[in-house]
Amino acid sequence: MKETEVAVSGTTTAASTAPNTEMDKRFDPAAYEQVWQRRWAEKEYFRAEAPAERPSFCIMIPPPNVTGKLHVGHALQSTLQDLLTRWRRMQGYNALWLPGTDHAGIATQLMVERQLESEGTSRREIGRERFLERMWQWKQEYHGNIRRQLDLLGASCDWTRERFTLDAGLSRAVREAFVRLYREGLITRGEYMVNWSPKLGTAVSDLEVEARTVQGKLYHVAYDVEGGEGSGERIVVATTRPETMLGDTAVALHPEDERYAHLHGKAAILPLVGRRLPFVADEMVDREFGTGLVKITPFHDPNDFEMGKRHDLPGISVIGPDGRMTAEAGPDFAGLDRFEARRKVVERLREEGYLVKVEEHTHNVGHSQRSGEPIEPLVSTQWFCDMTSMAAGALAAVRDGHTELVPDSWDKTWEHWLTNIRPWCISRQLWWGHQIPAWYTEDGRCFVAHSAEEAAGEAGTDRLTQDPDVLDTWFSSALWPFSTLGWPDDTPDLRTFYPTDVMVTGFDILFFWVARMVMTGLHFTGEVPFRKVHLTGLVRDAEGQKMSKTKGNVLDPTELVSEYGADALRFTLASLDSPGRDIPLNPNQIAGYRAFGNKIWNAARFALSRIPEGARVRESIDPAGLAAPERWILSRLSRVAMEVNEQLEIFRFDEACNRLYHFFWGDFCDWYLELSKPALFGDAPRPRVGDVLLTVLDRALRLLHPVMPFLTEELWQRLPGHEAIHPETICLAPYPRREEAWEDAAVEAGMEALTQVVTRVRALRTEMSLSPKAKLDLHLQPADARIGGLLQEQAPLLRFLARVETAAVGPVPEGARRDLVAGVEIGVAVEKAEMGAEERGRLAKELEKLDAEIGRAEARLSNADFLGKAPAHVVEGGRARLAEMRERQAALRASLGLA
RNA sequence: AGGCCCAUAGCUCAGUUGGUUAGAGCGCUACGUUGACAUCGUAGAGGUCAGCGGUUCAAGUCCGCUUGGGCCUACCA
Repeated sequence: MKETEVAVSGTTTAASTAPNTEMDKRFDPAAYEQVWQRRWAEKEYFRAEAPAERPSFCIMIPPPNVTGKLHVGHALQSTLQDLLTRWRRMQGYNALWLPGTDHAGIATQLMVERQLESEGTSRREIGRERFLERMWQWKQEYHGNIRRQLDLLGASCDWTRERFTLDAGLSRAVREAFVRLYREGLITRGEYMVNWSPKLGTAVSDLEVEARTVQGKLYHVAYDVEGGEGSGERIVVATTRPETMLGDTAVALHPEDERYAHLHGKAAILPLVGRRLPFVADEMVDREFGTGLVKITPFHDPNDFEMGKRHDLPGISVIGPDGRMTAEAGPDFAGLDRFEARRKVVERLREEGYLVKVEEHTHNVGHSQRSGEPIEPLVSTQWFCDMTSMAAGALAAVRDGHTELVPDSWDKTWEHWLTNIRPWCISRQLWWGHQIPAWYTEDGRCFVAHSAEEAAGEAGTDRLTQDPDVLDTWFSSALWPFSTLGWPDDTPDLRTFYPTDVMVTGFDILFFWVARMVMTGLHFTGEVPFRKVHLTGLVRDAEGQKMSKTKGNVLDPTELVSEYGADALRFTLASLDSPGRDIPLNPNQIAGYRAFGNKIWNAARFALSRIPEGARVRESIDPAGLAAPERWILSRLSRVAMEVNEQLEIFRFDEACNRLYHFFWGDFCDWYLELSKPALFGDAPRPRVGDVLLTVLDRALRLLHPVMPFLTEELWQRLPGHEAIHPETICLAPYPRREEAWEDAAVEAGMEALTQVVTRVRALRTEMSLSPKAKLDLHLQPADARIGGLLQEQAPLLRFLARVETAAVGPVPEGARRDLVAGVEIGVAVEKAEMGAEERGRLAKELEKLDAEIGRAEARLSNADFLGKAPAHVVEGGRARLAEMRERQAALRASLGLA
């Protein structure tokens, strides 16, 4: 594997460490992302401890398949897992995000088989041993890719604890689990009907069968009734698979079907073959469907298999594991592919006059999820795991809340699936996987053991052959949360991190994987494997279409990272993760969040270039003695810190990102940085502006770090005084919390009024079609005296932000353009205040709407029921709003020159 | 066949226990090169919250039905 060397020397590194280096106006994620990832890895910041004094937090990665590269779905899930891990790590938890990969049985084997095919050979040809060597080569290569891709995304995994489902430790766990379940009688070997995939040459589990609706045909076939040769009585059965009739051994009818009452005890004669088929009565027959008579093929249909057992019917295998007709199908059909056989059987039936009619028929047919062909139900000897007792535990775990599904809309599906669970066919006729720990003696006795030696000991002979089959890949995945921590040994890791905290994965593997982990976790450890499951939606393209190679709309996370930067991609994915919804990923949106990154970059650049000498990041700041803008931004910061923590607790990544975005862009950049300018430039100095600015920036970066790890580290390192927060890295700096001492409702109200006044004045300028340079005098008359005081005090800031000549608190003079916002009456006096027709029209329209609304509000506020039943704050709010509207109405009428 | 979810601005989506004027991003329009940022700034237009009915003083939010879309689970030959 070619290793791309990253320049760790030169300007990029210097930029990352030296606070006073010139910052480029354009931010360039590529210049620092990989540098930081590498440094974090070298310093082992993400290595968790066991045992640990601190509380632990643990997430197990859903191990990506070693089949190829990561897709955007992985990027989404990795982002969320990393976000949670970084957040908890900063909160002081002993946080572990354990990485790893899955051998992915069939999927990977197919890739290598395809490779062999292109080399003109096959696995049979090179043999099991050499094939497995090739498999391991493949694994090495792709495993490296996955690590690289996770690094690109900024994943803070503890790579010292990396696991692979086929490594020694996990293989031991698999054998242990198998042996225990076998000894408990839950794993058995037997001959049953299984879902067989002829192309793959293996059995698959029910979950690997995908029902597809296909347009098929319903063939009505006449069978002669035995003894009716003279009378010529015939019955008609309906089938969608005429080729299976060659294996028929009975005809079923409903016990109470009067039409066929006379057939009880009789038999039919199978056309083309001549076999005698007894009639059996079974309630499962639907009298309404077809003719009410069903041909029974016990070895090629799951229902018929059951019925065969109930009525003790023999079965005949007419279709083999290769999907071709067997010798038992008779010389005319033996060797034919099952679909060819169907054509030929139909042809022969037609020729011989047994085909009554053919109807179009839409029905569901099970297809192999992996190979796409129709599944062939076959009787075969396989290993099965009885899940019913384990399912009961998993049901209880969700009902009792020991494991919580988020969103909980999946609870019902969980309930339904687990209450109807059937035995799990766990053996696969493959080579890539955990070989089944069962050994057979020459006389066919079976010994299940941890090793060949143990089996030999039990068998009393070492002339043993191990079962050639391997386990379903999901068997090892089912043990993942504890096998990765050293189970079956009682290791410090297991004691420290188990049960884990969260499982982040897609709902598509809820049953394949999540349910099975809960079942085995409870069974083997007595505890749920994770306390919460966050189920993500499916990442779709910008039009909401599923991504698929054939549609060509697949987005590659690696490309997205190189185009927009990992931080922008992460922010986008996190902010789109709303509960229970799929995720439409639009590159425009990623570009939007890259712009956010640029905004952060430039805000930091501005702060660093303008702060006074000696200003530093402070661990804490006493708001006493600070001016209103500083007290305001600290108060806002405290609230956003509180909200972000709250939202992350409940996995509302979208909401957390939203708060961060609006705080940084809106409160901090749009308002606070602007408000800080007069102070920073010496026009109107304020106490400790530099310290506040840096401290707010520091905390904002820390709040953002779990979502945008690279950019925040890069900038944070440049803040003077950041070492006081953490000597080395933002990754380990404390995650900001609410600071109640900073919260100040009065200042927030006052500053809210100030910003709204400024916005309103800007709007008035537009409304009055005034040039941005037109000279205005602003008069303010707030209803609340405290707000008045603040506005008075901040008049220079008002002048600066609203770009007015004068700003005064006091009565609004005659002739000024009036307005009202946030309880402040505004008067804008301008020399030429004549109103244009356009403006007049706009105001008239507004007045019209306002009149209607006032009418509605008045009606409501005079409604006795409303006054009696609505909570006080709603009524008061309504009154205040009405008063405001009336004032606005008066102002509008005055402006329009109405009485 | 059963179950679940969704329908809100041109697009993609928020809207937590019903409660004051339904929000964001992108896109669009106008203006703007003001001491960090044109990956920018300021302002603006744009919504009968799919439809119908019900509960309530009050419904995007709760209930029922209809329509349209998506998904999960299923052994009707």
